Amino acid sequence: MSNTPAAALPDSAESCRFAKQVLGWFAQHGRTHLPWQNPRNPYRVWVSEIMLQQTQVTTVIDYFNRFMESFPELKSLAEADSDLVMHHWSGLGYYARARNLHRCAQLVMAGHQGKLPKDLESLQSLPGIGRSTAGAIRSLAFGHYAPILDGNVKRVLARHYAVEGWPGEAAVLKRLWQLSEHLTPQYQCADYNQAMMDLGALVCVRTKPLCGACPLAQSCVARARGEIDRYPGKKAKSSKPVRSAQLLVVLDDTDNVLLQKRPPSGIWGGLWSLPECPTEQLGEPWCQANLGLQVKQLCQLSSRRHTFSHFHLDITPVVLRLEKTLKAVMDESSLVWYNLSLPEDLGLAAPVSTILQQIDPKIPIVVNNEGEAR
DNA sequence: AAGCCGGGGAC
DNA sequence: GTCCCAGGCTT
Repeated sequence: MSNTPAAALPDSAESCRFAKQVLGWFAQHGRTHLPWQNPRNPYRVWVSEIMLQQTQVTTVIDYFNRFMESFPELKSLAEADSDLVMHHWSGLGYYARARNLHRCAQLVMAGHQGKLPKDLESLQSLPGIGRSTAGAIRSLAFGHYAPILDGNVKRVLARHYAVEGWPGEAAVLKRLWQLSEHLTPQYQCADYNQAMMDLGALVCVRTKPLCGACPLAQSCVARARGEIDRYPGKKAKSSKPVRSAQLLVVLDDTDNVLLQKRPPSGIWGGLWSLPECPTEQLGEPWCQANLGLQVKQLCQLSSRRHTFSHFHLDITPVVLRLEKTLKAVMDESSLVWYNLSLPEDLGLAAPVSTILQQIDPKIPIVVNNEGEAR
């Protein structure tokens, strides 16, 4: 049990230089004419922050302006009909944001005298406001110190300090918060936070960042290493290959299903499973050729994915009815008829148990034209 | 920790 | 098509 190595934080002189560079750049190139910046008040900052969650600035602007025309103050939003609020959100996506926004307005009217709270804890307890949005409201709307960590800040910090790993991973997120907390200045916090977001949105963009225009280029570790593309780290691809197979549920007329014993080693080694037919082949001829059974396909069940340590197996169960046994090919030692009404104690592969639970031989299976079960 | 929500833009 | 975006909530 070992903790992740304690990552060093920049010393105070370095942090100070960092903030100074960012603020200097902001004075020249920062965005100061966004709709929620003039006039700027807590209500407008809050609404903009919610709209900007997972949504780009250019998309938000028109929605924000229409929203403010209809709901110019927190009170008018709180008293609005929820259908009207949702109407103003239509097309923006993530509609829980709008429901939370409306509910939040009513909570603030009821519990905070109609004023958004300033402290992080109260802000975060409100619906739709998480740690980063709380920090943004506290800093941008009230001018107090609070770190933020949105997608822009994540990207800037991950590159500048070459933070390894995908930010969706808890340890990586923790490290990025730690850096943001440490680097955010006590004073001019609003400008600093806005500057970091502007940097991420305008300069330190996802692809082809404009390092020539970046105030932090001299100290950027990723750039020094020539590895900007590695940061922020991407979500680990499951990289597991996907295989597929049909598992055949061969029913006779007395509630029996044909099971086949797996080879002693390998996947499901030694367990009983269903006969496995390659997805490229049809179940009927496969049964005839490999099991010596003449069968008639009834239906397919919906496919499901079973994941092993090293690959995914997409399984399509196919249900068939036994019509005739042709004794020639059957290898009786590895086959057994398994009675669904009086099941024996056999070792079944887990997905096979699941499939068999979904088989009820007493209820005739309706088959549509596609051969899919209804 | 992982899945979900959602429409749009960049590539 | 894929990935990502001024994230937060639920399981």
